[in-house]
Amino acid sequence: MNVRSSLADGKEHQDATRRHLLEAAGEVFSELGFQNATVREICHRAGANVAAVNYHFGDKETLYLEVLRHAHHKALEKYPLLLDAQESASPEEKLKCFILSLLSRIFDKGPNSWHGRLMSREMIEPTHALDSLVQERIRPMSEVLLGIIAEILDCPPTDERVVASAFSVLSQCVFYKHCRPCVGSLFPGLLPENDKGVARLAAHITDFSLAAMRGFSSKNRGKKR
Amino acid sequence: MNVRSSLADGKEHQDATRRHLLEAAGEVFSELGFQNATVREICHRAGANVAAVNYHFGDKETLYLEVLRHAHHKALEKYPLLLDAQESASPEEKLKCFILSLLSRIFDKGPNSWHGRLMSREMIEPTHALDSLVQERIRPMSEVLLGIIAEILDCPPTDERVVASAFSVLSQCVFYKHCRPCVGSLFPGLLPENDKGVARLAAHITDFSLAAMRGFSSKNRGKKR
DNA sequence: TGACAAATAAAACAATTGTTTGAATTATTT
DNA sequence: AAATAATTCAAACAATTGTTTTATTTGTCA
Repeated sequence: MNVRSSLADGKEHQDATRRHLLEAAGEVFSELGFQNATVREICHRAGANVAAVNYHFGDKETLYLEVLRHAHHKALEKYPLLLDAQESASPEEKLKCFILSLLSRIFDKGPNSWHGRLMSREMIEPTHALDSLVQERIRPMSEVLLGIIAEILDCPPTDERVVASAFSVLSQCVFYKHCRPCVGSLFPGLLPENDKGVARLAAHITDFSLAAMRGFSSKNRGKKR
Repeated sequence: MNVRSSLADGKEHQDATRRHLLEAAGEVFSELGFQNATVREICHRAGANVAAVNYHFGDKETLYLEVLRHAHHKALEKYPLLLDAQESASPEEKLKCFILSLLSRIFDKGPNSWHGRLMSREMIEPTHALDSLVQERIRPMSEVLLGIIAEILDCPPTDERVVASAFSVLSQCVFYKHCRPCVGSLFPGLLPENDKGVARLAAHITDFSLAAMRGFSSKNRGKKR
């Protein structure tokens, strides 16, 4: 143990198998889940020996935690929380950017698309790692969303209706990911296949949610609650 | 094999272990999923021997399919597809009934609450049984919802905006089920704990969605699209 | 270069899993 | 009641899994 303490942190070309293991494990875990993924398959894809996981990470579970942290880190640097919303933009515009950014992350193809799949899986079938995922990644994201919606509804961010509306927005976004096979079997046309489809879906969710909240806030103004 | 051919179909007290196995398997499968559930745990809960599953069902997988059919059958007879909305009610009232009924099913406690959990799991991580689940159970339900929303939006049920809005409603309903650990970790107060909580959640989703669609249809009338 | 640590590899270990076997028990039929 | 079929049971089997062990290779530093 304490294997890597003497190695400097800057050497990029080192720890090759460790990085290969992280990548391969990310793929396999996101495809099959923690239990169904086998150490042997991970090591095979990484081109490493079966004992590599235990040597570099101790055991399968800490490898999984390490993979989650790795994915979290890379996802954060690739997708900032507010994609390109100007600070000066209207809250409606910010909401639009937020939704498009979230959907883009969720439906990202490409070599690192397993990040989103892994997190979705963790949300649905949580392991011990869920807490840190929520605290480090999901809570900051929801804070941003709560702020936007509080602006739109003109309420404090802790107002129950703000929280409920935030979840209504989030739920629409993650639905197509979590229930992809189901939606695809019902209405294949609705599943976004490319950037254009993602943009169309984002537009609908934005329109739907903004219309809903406009109804709320007008009711607020009317009845003065 | 062909074990039960000579037994008459009416004897209720017979096949006790077979029924116990179905019940126990339903619980365990819904709690742990197909892979993580072990035949030994199922047999233990059913008070049967380890060999009972293979004797009565052949193997673990056909037991799972049998459990899904069993759950589907019991769910259908407990929750008719057309809920308790009067035919004369307004579409808004029907939508309210639909949402409340769906949430009640989803958050059903009680001895058979594993039906809902099993189906949620099947939607998220589908096996070969997903297709029949969609065709026999989910599609009819969505047809009802599409009809209600088409009335509200005053569009044909095939209109793309009707379909998208239906999914927006559905997504809000299933979100709290699929992401229960996540929501509970973020805002514990939002998870409905009893019938009152379910009713409150249903009221929010109904208000939110109706406000959204009112915005849609007023836009329709205004711009005549 | 030689000594020492780090990393890899092959093999085996221990535990768990679904499944099968064959005997014992229970129920049904003649 | 005897015979036969259906069911239950304890035990074992075969395959898979995460992990460990031991030996070998590779890299680093004196």
